[in-house]
Amino acid sequence: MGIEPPLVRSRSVGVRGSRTRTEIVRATGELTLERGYAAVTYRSVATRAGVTAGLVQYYFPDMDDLFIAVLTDSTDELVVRLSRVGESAHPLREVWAYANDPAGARLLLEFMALANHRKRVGQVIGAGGERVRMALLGAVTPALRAYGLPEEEFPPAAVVFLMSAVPRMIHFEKMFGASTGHAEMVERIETFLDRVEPR
Amino acid sequence: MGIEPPLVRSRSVGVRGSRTRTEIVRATGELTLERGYAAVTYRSVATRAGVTAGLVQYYFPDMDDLFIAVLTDSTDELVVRLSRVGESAHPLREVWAYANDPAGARLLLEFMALANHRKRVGQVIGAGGERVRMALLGAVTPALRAYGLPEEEFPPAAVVFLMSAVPRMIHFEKMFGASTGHAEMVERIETFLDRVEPR
DNA sequence: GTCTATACGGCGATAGAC
DNA sequence: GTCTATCGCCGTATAGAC
Repeated sequence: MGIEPPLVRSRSVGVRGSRTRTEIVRATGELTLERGYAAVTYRSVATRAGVTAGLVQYYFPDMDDLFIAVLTDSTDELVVRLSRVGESAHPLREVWAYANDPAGARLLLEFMALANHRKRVGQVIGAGGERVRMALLGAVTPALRAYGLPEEEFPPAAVVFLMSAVPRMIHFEKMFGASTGHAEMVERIETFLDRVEPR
Repeated sequence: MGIEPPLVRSRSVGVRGSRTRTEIVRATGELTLERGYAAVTYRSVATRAGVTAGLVQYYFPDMDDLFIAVLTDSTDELVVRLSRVGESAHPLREVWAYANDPAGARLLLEFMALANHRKRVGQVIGAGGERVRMALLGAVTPALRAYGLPEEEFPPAAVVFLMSAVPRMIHFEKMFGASTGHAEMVERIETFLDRVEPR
């Protein structure tokens, strides 16, 4: 499971490794996480990166490409990290820990909402999500087999989906103060983990 | 399980049942669903509702209150509908069908993203979500008991959470073309439904 | 190739006419 | 209760300086 390039690449002017460019992408990621995608504008990115708005526009003539650059960078990094989960002594717990990251949930929500009305960003999100899912699948499939769990009852893809989707939705709901069923749901999954993958 | 008023009410001028007001709220809901919350402005709402921007602002001096009105109206309606699910011959399937509504998923995503940086809207989302969850819980709890499913293994709150969260996340991912694990996950849940609540 | 300056249009808000 | 005019702000686009 190598790291394939995403289908849609960010189109931008300027050298790829340019210091200015790197700083702009970093500032955009921070802003998205802290204040939401709607707060990401040429002016706000420029202020945070310590450059002028025009310069940000020089590097990323289309705002979509700016978001795509952030997305591509962080997905590449994530896939590399998750590709090694299979080597762990507790792969299922690694997946569970990864999916429970609150910052990951916040960023996912922002990008999903953004993708909802920016077609090109949506494509990158989808492709990136699948790459992550595949990396997790590569780690979880042999683990489930080793634990003697039958594929019909515990399809690896369903296990990965569930262990990713549940914590994400829990974090979403927590953001607005909803919590009904969270404790019960987490308890059920952790009981399962304790059984098949004891610490 | 009565229908309680939400904690945060929409503050707005003008008669509650006013034709103009109703039209404005309706137009806002449509716009949010079709073009995203970012496209909802006094001017765009006014155009769709066939009134002037100033008039929209007269009814809803704060944009938050406009979103809150949409949210409150649709939640009230939803809770009334879902409160009757317990009377159905197939309550679990009713919950499953409700949570699989694609428009519901799209609207939820928009409002979650909106709530992420509008505190008052977030409170209303959370409270509304809990009201819906409670309505579903009231229908599912006796059903699970009737099917002879032990509370420890199938906590009603966890069942409701799972049957709501899974289809929602599936719809979110579908919007961007991701689908890994969806079929396997749905198949697992529908197998469960066929077993405990045969058609 | 990098970067700045400026113009434009749509936004929420306000004051006030009818 | 309804509507217009207007203001300052800000994201975006573009022309051109270095």
